[in-house]
Amino acid sequence: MLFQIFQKHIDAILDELASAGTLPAGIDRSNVTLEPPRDPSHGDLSTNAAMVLSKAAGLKPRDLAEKITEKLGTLDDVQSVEIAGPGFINLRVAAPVLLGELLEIEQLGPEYGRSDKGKGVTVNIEYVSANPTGPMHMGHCRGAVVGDALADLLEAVGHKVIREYYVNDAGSQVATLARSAHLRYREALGDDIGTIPEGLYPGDYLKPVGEALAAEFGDKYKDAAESEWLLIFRKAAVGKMMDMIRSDLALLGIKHDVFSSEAELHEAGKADIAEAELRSRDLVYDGVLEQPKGKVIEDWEAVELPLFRSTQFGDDQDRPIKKSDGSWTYFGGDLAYHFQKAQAADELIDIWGADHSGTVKRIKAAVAALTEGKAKFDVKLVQMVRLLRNGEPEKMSKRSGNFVTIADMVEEVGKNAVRFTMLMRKADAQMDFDFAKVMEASRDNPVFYVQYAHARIQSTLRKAADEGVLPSSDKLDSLGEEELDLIKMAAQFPRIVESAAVSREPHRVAFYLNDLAAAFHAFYNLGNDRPEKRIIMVNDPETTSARLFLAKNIGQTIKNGLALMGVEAAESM
RNA sequence: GCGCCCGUAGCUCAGUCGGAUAGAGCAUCAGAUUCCUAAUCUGGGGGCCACAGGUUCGAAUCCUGUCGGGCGCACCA
Repeated sequence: MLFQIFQKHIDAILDELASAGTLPAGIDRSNVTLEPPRDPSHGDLSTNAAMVLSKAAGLKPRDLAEKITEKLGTLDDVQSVEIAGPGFINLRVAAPVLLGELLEIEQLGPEYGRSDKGKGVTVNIEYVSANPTGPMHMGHCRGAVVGDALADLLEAVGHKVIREYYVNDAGSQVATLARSAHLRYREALGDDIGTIPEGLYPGDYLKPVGEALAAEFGDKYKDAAESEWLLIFRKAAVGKMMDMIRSDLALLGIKHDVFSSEAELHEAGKADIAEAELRSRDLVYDGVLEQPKGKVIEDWEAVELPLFRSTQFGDDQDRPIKKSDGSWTYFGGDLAYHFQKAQAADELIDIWGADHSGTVKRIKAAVAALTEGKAKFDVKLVQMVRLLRNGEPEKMSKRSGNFVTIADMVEEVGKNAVRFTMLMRKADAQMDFDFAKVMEASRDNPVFYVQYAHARIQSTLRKAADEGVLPSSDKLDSLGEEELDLIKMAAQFPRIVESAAVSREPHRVAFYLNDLAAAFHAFYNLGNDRPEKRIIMVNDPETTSARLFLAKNIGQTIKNGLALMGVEAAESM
């Protein structure tokens, strides 16, 4: 790959300079970068090596640059090289290298852009983890898509990835779910349940759950005490909810490898083990929390609770791991859960909604404490999405009546548009999702614009095939400057994938695809004014076949990028 | 009161572990359609990168403070 090739050239030259004594041995090169300059007129690639290393070498940046440039200039892969500004080394890539890149895309096909850089490192990524109390709604959507795309990206760079969903089936919310299900169960058995009491879940989606329970248990628990049925109904209802959530996620093309149950975690005593471990290191103690400042809590009372010393890790308060009734807090379970995840992975990533930002410090502290700092752990916060329709806020759903479900969104705009749009913004910036805009077929809508580029390429290939010309690499020499520029653009793809994976920012792929699509559209339109630049030229099958070869592989690159986002490339529009 | 995220063109946003003259789309203005999908393309105008200090060869980017917006702040999940 283009960047690898030149990275090696630079490394080799720096080695030579080191052995010649120009550079000190064992010099730190970690700050040396090789990247395309922002301004293309500066060249194809630029390195800051001379500026970064000049101090250690005891040379002026430009003098060191001179020495590097001398050697670079002799390479066949380099067309030209020059020193600019304070000591940047700018170089232009020779055409054969670019054509080689094109052949590589052809050869690797769907594999182009993938690498094994992350080989040997297992990453556990937890995303969605919505409470199993109802259907997936828009609030879950962005985190689900970002998490899934990030998992794809990490796999693409060679990591072993475990996709995990934490099922919160132990708290009071699922007890409420069980009671709501019991109500629907009585309804299914013929009781008149009237209006759903305050505090229970009113959604119609619980009706089939009640019916299923009625079919399974008959009237056995109809008038029984809650203690008799609560756990049974809880488990059954959670199971049904998870089935529903899985099918909602499937609409977005999202799957998890592991579903971890909070209840099972506690049954297995994992939280007790974590507590004992932390107590032995004096990181959990029994203490009393102070009343929080700046907020008046009317029924506040001082209670002694087992507290985790998260203040030692930068949190502003120690955090209880058990409630006053002796049951575990969410944090208590979460702590044990992360400890469990860390057993099977080298790195952990959590995707959370921004409304959980206040709990990041304590869980990071807990993971650091439990793994003694060994597990890399990152929490990625995903900001709110505002749903709009033609600029007006949209809150109502046809399905549930009070919130827009993922099923609604997918039904209206389709999986591909939902996923692409959710990935068009940095995760930690708020975003608007306008149904009208997402469906719009215009330059303003990147979903469409990128798809259109791919479809246009396929259409061109079909048209050429009808006329008997197929893509071929036989006469790639006939490709001109504009074509080579397009290859340069495509050649950046592996780098983009890598940087998106390393920085955990899937949106970079989306922006890159938008740029690549723009470059292709521009190239395509060259033929309007300059007929000799059209892809299909009837009287010149050799150039045509070379350009088709180029177009085909630009299409392949777009397709690969879309695949990383979980979006299918359109064959025609 | 405290914590986290954000502040870049009229609008919506990019900006590569600190790099060269800060970019793109929309909007606006001027153009391209006997032609492979004009659902597209070409060009122009538009900026105190919220503000003030600091770090260094170099800052939209890192640090500190101020202002403005969002989210969250006892045993909830």
